[in-house]
Amino acid sequence: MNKNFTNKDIAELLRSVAAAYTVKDENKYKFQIIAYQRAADSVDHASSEIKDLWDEKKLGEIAGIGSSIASHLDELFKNGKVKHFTQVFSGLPAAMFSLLKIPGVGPKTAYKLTKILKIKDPSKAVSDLEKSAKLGKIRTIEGFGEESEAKILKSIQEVSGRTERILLYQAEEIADKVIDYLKNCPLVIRADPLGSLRRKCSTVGDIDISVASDKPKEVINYFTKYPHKKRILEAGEATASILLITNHQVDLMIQPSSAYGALLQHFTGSKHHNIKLREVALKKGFSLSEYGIRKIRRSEKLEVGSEKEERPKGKLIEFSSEEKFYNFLGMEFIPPELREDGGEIEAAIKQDQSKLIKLPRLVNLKDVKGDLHLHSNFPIEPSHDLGESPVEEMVKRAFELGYEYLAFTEHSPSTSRHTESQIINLLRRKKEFFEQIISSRARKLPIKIFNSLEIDIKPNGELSIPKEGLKYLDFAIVSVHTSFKMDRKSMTERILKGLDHPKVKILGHPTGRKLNEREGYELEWEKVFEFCRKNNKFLEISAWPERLDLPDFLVKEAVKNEVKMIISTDSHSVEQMNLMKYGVYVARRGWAEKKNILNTLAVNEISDILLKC
DNA sequence: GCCGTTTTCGGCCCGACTGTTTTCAGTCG
Repeated sequence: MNKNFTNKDIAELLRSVAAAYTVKDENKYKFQIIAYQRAADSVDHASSEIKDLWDEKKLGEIAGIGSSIASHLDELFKNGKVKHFTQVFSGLPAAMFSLLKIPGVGPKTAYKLTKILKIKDPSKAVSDLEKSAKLGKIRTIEGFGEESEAKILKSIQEVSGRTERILLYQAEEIADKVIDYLKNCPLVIRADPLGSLRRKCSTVGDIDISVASDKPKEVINYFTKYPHKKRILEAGEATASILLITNHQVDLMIQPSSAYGALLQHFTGSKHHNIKLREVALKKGFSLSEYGIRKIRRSEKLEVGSEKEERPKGKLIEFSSEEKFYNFLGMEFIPPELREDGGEIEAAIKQDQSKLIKLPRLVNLKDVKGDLHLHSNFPIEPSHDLGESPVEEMVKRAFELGYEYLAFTEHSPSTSRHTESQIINLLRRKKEFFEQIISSRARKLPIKIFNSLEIDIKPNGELSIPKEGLKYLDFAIVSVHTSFKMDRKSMTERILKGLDHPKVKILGHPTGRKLNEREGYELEWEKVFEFCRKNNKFLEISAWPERLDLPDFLVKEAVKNEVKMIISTDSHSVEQMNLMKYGVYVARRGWAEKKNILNTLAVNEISDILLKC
């Protein structure tokens, strides 16, 4: 039996183990529970398939997976099941684990409900529970009441209508509206989008917003009256959550201005960044929270065996800004995009100037000097997606954006509707057209125009235009638009063959992923990186919000492997040229500096590189 | 069960909110 375990399956399994330990004896297994949850989180966020890492004997590289869990996973991949896990699950109803996806239902609640209501079938557990709730059976159970029954029912109904993680730009739109609303309240001094939104993750779950105010209760009250809310999920003294009509959750946290820096730090996350930061601080004798920093007096260590394990804490030190918060801990300010516990904390610690990893000076939007992936409406008769805007308009916009150069990279002419000589003719005409544009435009707007093309890489690795056609281009981008389902080795060969011609400089949207739509294809990245570095080929970071491809974790790998990238919009109209910032976010999340991004170079420097054959 | 510029042993982030068991357990981020 060789089931194909995905990362999602594995994370769920590890979480179930943690849940089982929680039910059996939360205190006894306290640290196993934490360890399994952490391992599950790690697997969820892993940049490659755990199964592949196991194949390559690299399981140890995943943080939070040590020798014990690694050997359990080894058993899982070999036998399809794990003896130790079966033991941990023994005596517990299998159906309880199905209930854990209901918000507000944790291990103990799930256990109690399945046990008392005699829910047996894991595949029907949620709907069985829903039926019981409707019949009023839950309220009769000890520890439950009418309200908790209603809450469970609501949660079940919402879980089915729940929207998946939303794309960053959509989250920004929603957050902007809520923030505008909050700023209309005179008691609100400041309001900021935080969480994954501030870290510029490609997709966002809940929308997190912070407010500085001296009247938190009144602001919470105002917040819960937001016109587009469906219902209030919770509302306390300093935090509140609402569900919008669109089923998106918005979380709010409030602190006075004097302590706002700690709140920004806390609520920006990520969870793993905060945990690591707090562990590091603890070793220096500090305890961190959203309120500020306390010095711990270690000498007054708690007595052995005391029931209430509380550390003696000193006076709270407040911080008005995040810079001061990090500086107090002897660290440089860490840009939000880096806060993923990916080495940024170690890099931010000052003192040691000789250390190997330092915080990068991240690339900025204003460093970008041109857009090298644009589709105009020049009638190239492409196989798909002709642009909507005329070249002149796009050049004008580029000037407004402060660019020095542009590349027009329309899709190659369709091969089904044209003979080879017709394709050559179209390319010749395109070249003449751009020469004309360049000669008439050159005097008015100081923008260099490259005449390029986005060429399909066919499944056999050949390009979708005849080789001869390449001579009509300044350079070319190549991309995969068909036959995504190839195995990793063949896809790698296909792409490396496609990149081989000297005129080809850039691999467009290198993984082919579409967020919330399809996974990208797998590649042997080490080979791709090596090929690019040796042959001066560049990987695109597509700023297109549904692609954001290369993904951030591969940008980080590319930086490590000294492969340069370009950030481009893949615009099919003038308006889309404003999307560049989303590509810059991805680059920043991948630790990219200006020097890693080719299109931060001035026009003369980049011309030398792109036009060299 | 994991992990290491205080450690291969002895630690392990920190707090909010809700409903119900009126003093706290369970869940969440």
